Formats: sequence, structure tokens, C-alpha cells
Amino acid sequence: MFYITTAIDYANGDPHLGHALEKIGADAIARYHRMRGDHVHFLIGMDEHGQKVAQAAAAEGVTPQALVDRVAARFQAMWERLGISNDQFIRTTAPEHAIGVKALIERIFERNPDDFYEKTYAGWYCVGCEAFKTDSEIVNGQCGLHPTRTLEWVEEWNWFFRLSRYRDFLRTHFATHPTFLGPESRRNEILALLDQGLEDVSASRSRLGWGIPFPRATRDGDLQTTYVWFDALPNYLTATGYPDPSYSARWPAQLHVVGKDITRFHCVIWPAMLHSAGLPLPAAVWAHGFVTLAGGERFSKSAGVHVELAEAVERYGPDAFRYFMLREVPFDGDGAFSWERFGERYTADLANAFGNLASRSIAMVERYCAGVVPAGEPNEIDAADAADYARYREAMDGTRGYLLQDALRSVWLTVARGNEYVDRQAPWKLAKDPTQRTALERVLATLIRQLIRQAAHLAPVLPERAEELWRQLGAPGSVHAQRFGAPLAALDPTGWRVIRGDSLFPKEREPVAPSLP
RNA sequence: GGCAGGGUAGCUCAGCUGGUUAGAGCACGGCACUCAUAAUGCCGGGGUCGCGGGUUCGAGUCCCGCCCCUGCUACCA
Repeated sequence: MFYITTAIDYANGDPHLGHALEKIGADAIARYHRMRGDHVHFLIGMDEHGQKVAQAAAAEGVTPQALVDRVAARFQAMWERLGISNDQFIRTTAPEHAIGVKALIERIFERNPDDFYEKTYAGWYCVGCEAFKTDSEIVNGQCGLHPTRTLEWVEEWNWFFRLSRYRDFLRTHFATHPTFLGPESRRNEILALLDQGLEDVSASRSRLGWGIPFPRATRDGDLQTTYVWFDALPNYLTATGYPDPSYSARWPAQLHVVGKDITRFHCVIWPAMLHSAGLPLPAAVWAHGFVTLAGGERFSKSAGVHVELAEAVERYGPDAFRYFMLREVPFDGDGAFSWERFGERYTADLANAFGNLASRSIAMVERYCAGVVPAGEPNEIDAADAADYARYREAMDGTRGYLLQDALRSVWLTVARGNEYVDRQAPWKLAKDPTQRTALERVLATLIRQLIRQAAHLAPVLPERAEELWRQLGAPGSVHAQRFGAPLAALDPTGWRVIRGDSLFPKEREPVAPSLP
């Protein structure tokens, strides 16, 4: 079981490039594992509680539930358009989630009763935001969002979780599980944090209305609302059906794909919660970077900055967008989005290099072999490609980190090899000489074998276009049903009937006027 | 402020434990070819390797100082 998750998105706006990057990256990993033969369960979803949602709903004059229903529908529509292959979509407002959260908290109360205790939480409270503010949110002693209001020093009686107790456990876990968190830079940051020591965190809030009731009243009889850590993070667990015993069939998760800004929550608070409850920890957390703009403005989950995601997706289609995001934004760091770059990548990589290689190869099989793929034995081209695919594999399976951009780079090395091979062999010349018939067939068979592998290895990133190429190659079944390794290596296209179709990545269409640099 | 990581061709970056004329892709220029989405292949122009010292026969690659950028430095999801 390969259980992979993305962070759940906060329901206070429309999906943007940052949301999309994370889903696309995780989707590629999930699809890759399916094609390895793993039993994959891919979870994404929404975080729908909290003050900001409640306020946004109030501002619109709708109920919070109505608001999040609408937002969730928009997100789901976008993920569908992008070909995200999630098996499940969890929403924290779902009744089953509340049941799971309550069960998790109760389990901690039972196993480690000392881990929950009551204490006063104190901080600067902004009446306008109806929320506590951190130092970074306070500008000149005022709330950045409500500069005219005065911040009040407010204290409230809350449930706390004894996170501090888990420092040594976490340090040991990081030491004994070197691949628990990647990339390396994020791991080092968390190790530094653990060296500093940990403070306990709030588990409930009294002034928060929109959320899951904390299962136990405080000593003065106050039934509070579960604070974010114990509401949002457990979604990965509650999605398995927890506390139904069947949850153990899926838990623990193999991989949490999250943004670098929430690494700490996933690598410190979440593991501590699980350990306190006596539940196994996820195998790994991968913290990806952000999509930036030329000006350096960044997209994070709730930064509120928007590029027209829909426009970017429709410019060259969902698959091209998926490719651009994963190729241009290194999955272990930040990368910039620009229309110019997008255009260059589309033309150079997708249309000219890959699309055209497919086009010219299929056209020659049709022209010189009546559309039937001739026989041919694997040769030095296959061997060279195999070395590139070995690197592809390492990038996709996380062996040295989920460097998806390197996986794509590797595939494109095989594409370049194919184009070079065609020019060197010049099949159009061989075709003019009947005595060169065997050589011609060998060349064309080699090209088709290359395309088979390219289609398969690109299927996780270009699910729809790879399938279309598969169809044009006259290959049986679906490209997504292929299995990496021996089965793919043994696949012989001899006798397939190619079906020349439209260009995989057409260039003629005139781009819409860009709205961004 | 502290800790960490960076500043290499127009752009994005590779350059391992110091060693012949500093590399790749894209972009740009020329040539070749015609199967192909005027695509592809080949060749080429282009870099004070952030700045200043130092060690060394020799430094992008080590040491010191400085400048600049980014991340982290916990209760916003």
C-alpha cells in the first residue's frame, strides 16, 4: 500500500498556482507508483474550519458550510480539469472527520492523560480579525489588517498539548530515519528547531466558533473548539476511516507532500500527536517549494496572490501546464512562473523535440511500412535510454529526493537521442535504396520502441497526451496500465498498426494576450 | 541579531575530495537535411566564475574579510 497525501487546502479563496504545483507533483508520484504496480491511495482535500472561513462567510452573508461547499466544488473542478488522480477527497467539515478527530484526542487522553492539560494562553488579540496575532503579523504595534484598531492583550483558558515532552523522541526519530523529511535543507531547519527545544501548543480555543467541539470540557465546564493542529493534521488519519479498525490497512501514510511553510507542523506536531496516541508515524514528508513570479512575489496556500490559474491551464492544455510546472519549478525549491518561459518550454520541449519526434517517427512508419511497425532488436539506443530511465526512477521514487524536474530532464535526454538518431540514420535515404530495407526497418522499429518508453515514463506527468501517443502508436490497452520494469522492457511493438493523428502539442494556435509578464 | 544555503554565459542551472583552452539546456547567429508540427542535426558567438585579500607550482573549487539574496528563528491556515 502506497498511501500518499497532499496538504489540505484552506478554503478561503480559489485555487492558484501554488495549490496546483503541489497536486500535480503528488499526482505524478502517485501515478508513477501505480505504474510500478503498487496499490496506491492518493488523498487530497480541504481544510474548512477556522476564523477566516467564518469571517469570509459572514462577510458574504452565507453560512460557513455554504461557503466551503462552494469553494470545495471549485477546487475539485480544477483538480479534475488538471487530471489529478486522487482516490479520495477529504473535507474537514465531514462528520466522519469529526468522529476521527474526537477518537484521536480521546485515545491520547487514555494513553497519555498527562499530555493534555489546561493552561492560560495569552497573546495580542485583534478584535477585527477575532484572532490572536503573532509577532510577525503585528506592524507597529497594530494588526496589519486592522491598523485602526487597538490590539488587546487577551488571556484565555485552553487545553494544551504537551509537545515539549516529545523533543527527544523526535530527535531520535530523525536520527534513525534519515529520509523522514526531505529535502535536506528542510530537515536541517527542523533539527535546528528541535535543538532549541519545543513549547507546548494549544489544543483548543474558546473564541473560535467554526470547528470541531473539543471532546472534553475544561475544569470550569467550558466546551471549547478544537484548535487547528488537532483539526487539520489528523485528516490524513481520519481519511482512512479511523477509528474503525480497518484504518490500519492504510495507515501509516507513506508520503505526505506539503509546502515548505508547513513543514514544522507535519514533522514535529503531527508525529508527536501520533506517538502520543500510540499510532505509527508516516514514513516520509516531502516539503516542496513555491511558485514565484518574476518580481519575487510568492504563492503560498493563503498568501492571497492570484495568477489566473485557469488561464494558465487553458493556454496549452492541462498536460502542458503540468509539464511546465514540474519541469520549471524544482520540486525541492522555488521556481518562477512566466508566460514567456511557458511559451519557450512548450515550443522547444513539447512541440519541437518530443511532439515532433513522435510525429516524424509515426509518419515514416506509415509512409515506408504501410503503417505496420517492423521488427527490430534492441540496440545501443535502447541501452543508452535505459541509463536515463534509471535516473528517472531515482528521481520519481524519492531515492535521492523527489526531484521530479530531474526525472523529466532524463526523459528529454532520450528524446534528444531520438532526434539525433533519426538524422544520423536518415531513414528517408535508406527508403530510396531497396537493398537497405532491413536497415530502414531497424531504424523505424528503434524509434517506435523509444516512443513506447517515452509515453510510459511521461504518463505520470502527461496522462492525457501520453495516452493519445499510445493510441497513435497502435499500442494495445492503456498506457496507464503499463508496468515499469520487465513488462515494459519486454513490450515488443512489432506488428502494431500506427494511427497517425493530430499533433500531440500543436503550435499554430495563437496564444491569448498575456495578463502577466 | 543567530543558524543554514546561495551569488558561474541574456535566462535556468551543473561544476566531486583544487590541475590541461570553465560546461549543459533554452534564447541568438551560420551551415546541412527534408521523414516531421518551417520541425531536426551540426557548428559557432557569448562568462573579470559577487568584491577584495591570502595559501599554493596552480583556485570557480581551500582560508580570511566585505557586499547582496533566500530560508528558518513555532500556535495563519
